[in-house]
Amino acid sequence: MADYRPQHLDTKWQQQWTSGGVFEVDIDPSRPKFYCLEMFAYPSGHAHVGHVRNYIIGDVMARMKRMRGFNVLHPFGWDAFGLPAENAAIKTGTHPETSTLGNIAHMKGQLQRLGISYAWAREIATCLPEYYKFNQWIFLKMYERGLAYRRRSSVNWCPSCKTVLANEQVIDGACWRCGSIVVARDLEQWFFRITQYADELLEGLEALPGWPEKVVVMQRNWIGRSEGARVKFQLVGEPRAAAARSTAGGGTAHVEVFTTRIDTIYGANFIVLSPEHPLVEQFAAGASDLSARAQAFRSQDREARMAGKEGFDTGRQALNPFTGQPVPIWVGNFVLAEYGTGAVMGVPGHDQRDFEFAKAYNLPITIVVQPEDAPMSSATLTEAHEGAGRLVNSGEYDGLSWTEANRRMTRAAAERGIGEGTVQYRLKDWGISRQRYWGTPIPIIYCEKDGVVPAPYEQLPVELPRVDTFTGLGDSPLAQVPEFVNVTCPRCGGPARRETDTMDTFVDSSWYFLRFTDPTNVEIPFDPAAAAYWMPVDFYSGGVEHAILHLLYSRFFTRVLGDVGLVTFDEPFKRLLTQGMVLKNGAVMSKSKGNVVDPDDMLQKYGADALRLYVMFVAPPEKEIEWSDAGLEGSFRFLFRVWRLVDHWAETIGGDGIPACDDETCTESERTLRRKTHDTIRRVTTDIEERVHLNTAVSSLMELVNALYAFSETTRHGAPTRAEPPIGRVERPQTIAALREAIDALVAMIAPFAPHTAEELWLMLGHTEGLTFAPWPLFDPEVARADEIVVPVQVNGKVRARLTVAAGLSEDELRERALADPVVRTHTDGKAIRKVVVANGTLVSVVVS
RNA sequence: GCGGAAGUGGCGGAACGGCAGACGCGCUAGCCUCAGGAGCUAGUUGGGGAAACUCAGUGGGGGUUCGAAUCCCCCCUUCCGCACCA
Repeated sequence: MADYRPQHLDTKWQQQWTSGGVFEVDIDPSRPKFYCLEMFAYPSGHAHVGHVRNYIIGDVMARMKRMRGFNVLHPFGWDAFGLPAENAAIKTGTHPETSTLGNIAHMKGQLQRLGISYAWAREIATCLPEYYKFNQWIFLKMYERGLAYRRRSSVNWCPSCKTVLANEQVIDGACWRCGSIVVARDLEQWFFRITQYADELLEGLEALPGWPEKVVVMQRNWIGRSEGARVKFQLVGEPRAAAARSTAGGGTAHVEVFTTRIDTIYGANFIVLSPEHPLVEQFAAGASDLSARAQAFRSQDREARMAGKEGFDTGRQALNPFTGQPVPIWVGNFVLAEYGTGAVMGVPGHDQRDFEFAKAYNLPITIVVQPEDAPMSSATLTEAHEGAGRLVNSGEYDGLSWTEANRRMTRAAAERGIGEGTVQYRLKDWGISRQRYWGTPIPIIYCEKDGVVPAPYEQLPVELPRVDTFTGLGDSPLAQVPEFVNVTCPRCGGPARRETDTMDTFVDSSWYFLRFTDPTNVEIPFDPAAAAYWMPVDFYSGGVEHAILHLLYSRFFTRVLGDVGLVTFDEPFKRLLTQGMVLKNGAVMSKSKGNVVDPDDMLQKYGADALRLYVMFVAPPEKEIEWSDAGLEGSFRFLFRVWRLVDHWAETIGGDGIPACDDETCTESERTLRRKTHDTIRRVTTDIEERVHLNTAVSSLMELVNALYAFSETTRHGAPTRAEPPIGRVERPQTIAALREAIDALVAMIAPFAPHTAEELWLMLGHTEGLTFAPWPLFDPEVARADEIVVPVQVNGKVRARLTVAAGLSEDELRERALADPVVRTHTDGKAIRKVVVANGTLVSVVVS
């Protein structure tokens, strides 16, 4: 018997694939395309089994689709900018570029040793000028369209990473990367106006049936659209001077609130401002301790603000525009400055937060919406009534339903010029400035005379200067490189300074999937024709941790690039799979926990195919899995079992001149084998292509192997065992034909999972063309059709008998046979048969009493 | 608190509303072996029975249905996301 030496096969076939360039692709309009993509990797140094699982999932899809005749684009690249490399440089002195390129080389080797079928000619790394040049190009396009803008703003500052974080990068008030508590800081920042696309991004979610519902919901919540109204409350007794300023700017004579419940406005007994609200300082001009108290709130961190509602009365009042009554204006630490108008109307009867605030500070509570079944009184109220009802204490609106009142009052506010219906989003503009070195320089120049001047396109890329010492101290590292900072203004030729911040690395990953369609273009990010052919990505897989950040930004960029004229579609990812994590000892693998499973160790022991197969078989791709050495060994045993099977039969059934299958002359067991073969083809095909249930695809293949062993037992050649020599040679043409059909199909369908072993077995069977583009086995429903079926018979819902009958028996015959069955009769005798249901010819259900 | 997903043998997991537990791991027995931690064959949800068969069974409780792991309602548990968004 030929030895099964998987490590040897790995090397052999990987060399063949690489030297033949078989995974490289070109545009071919004559064939259907399939763009298969796994989220590219941050080059941390070592890929562990958790990362690798994702690449294997994609590889199974890609290899299967190739065999199905698709022109498959399956590229890979590196999300190569980022903090860890720079932090390592501060610690060890190794330049980020050196460590990053070294890590890429190592990880690329790991992926190649797994036999992942990437088109490596299209490899990209975002830290290379050829790539980030187009981050800058896109930035300039956005700047021209007003989609990139600069403003001073309070930003999330991570004191440990010494940089600004996007809202998306703040988790529970802490830095997403290092966990330090984030503090507020005022800085000039560049922003992308993603909010301009809020509605489009929200509506686009409806057109993503191929996305997990979970991710769609997360994005919908993140965008957080709410319909409501802005309403102005006139300030009472605002000094003339301040009121006058309102026309000149800087001061105002009213306070504007945002509410989704204008129907409750007759119950608005107070106003609460956020501590950051401009009116606070305006009021403080007359009463200076206000300023200090507001400042105390402002300096509270998120945690403290969440801990409890606190507030104070400013002593000022505003007129409720509907009741005409004055209400006090308070400042509350729980009111968010950045949402709505930064001021809310307090309706304690119908908003739980306002209720708690009113109880704490003894503010009056008015009920203005009464539920119809159980009327409440403000004296006995224990919590706010936030639900439905009819209006009371609301003047001319009394008696209206809350929804109707909402409509009418919004209209009335608009007519009176005191408010308007409006839509608010939770989504905020995307702050992209980072005070770090290892990222894309923002292509902006500040000229004393001309102000903000974009770098001219012909000067791109604005290259990242070489910096050799990393201290991690001070502001942007680029600010410390005079030859980078000092430039001449492209407009006037005078002295100017470059922007020294770099871009958030999420910019890099927001369009890399487009770059893969045309990775070497030096003029523009990519050729629109290439994108038109390859996009959208048909199958995209990666971790669910990117459900909001990366996937939302990418959808935003795709729309922007559509406006720029580079693409003609809105949604970049047609089907999204969020793969589960790989756990070891119940925990996510990490260096610090010391529970990392290194794929290279597994390759050495069992070869790439056993690892690939195991990871696919152990659970559905979306589920998290617990790593098991025993399971891996099981997969190895299975492959060895396949190897023995093929080796055992190769001489008999291999090569040319094998007769075609012919059901007319088949024995029963040959028919059974053929049926199993085609049933397996059907199941494996839909499991991979439609359901992406890769684990059940593997188990179907295992069943086919078991069937082949059972079939082998019935022949003179016997089952494949290591020890026993065959009893005799099989010469019967139909046996050979059925075996050939089954084993060819088996080897072909195993190929996406275990490509190295499959290629070798394919060769052993006498095929001269490789498996990469071998046609996927064709399902023949005629062959798969059963002659006999087993029909269970239920009596009162319990299975009492199983009838083996010819397929296609009529319902009447089935009914008759079922009722005649002796076991069924023991349960029906002496009882009245109420009903007999024959369910689509495959089950009989008898009801007796 | 809100939203989402899930709860099935010793374990990982299968089951268009139609035979619960496919497939694998583990375990048991037999065969083969100098030996085997290799391989082949068989068995493996629990209770009763020599067996045929039978009773119970998919987190708990109700319901719809001839028929529910699957659909509906209530509850419990776990995981994930969001969390003063007015």
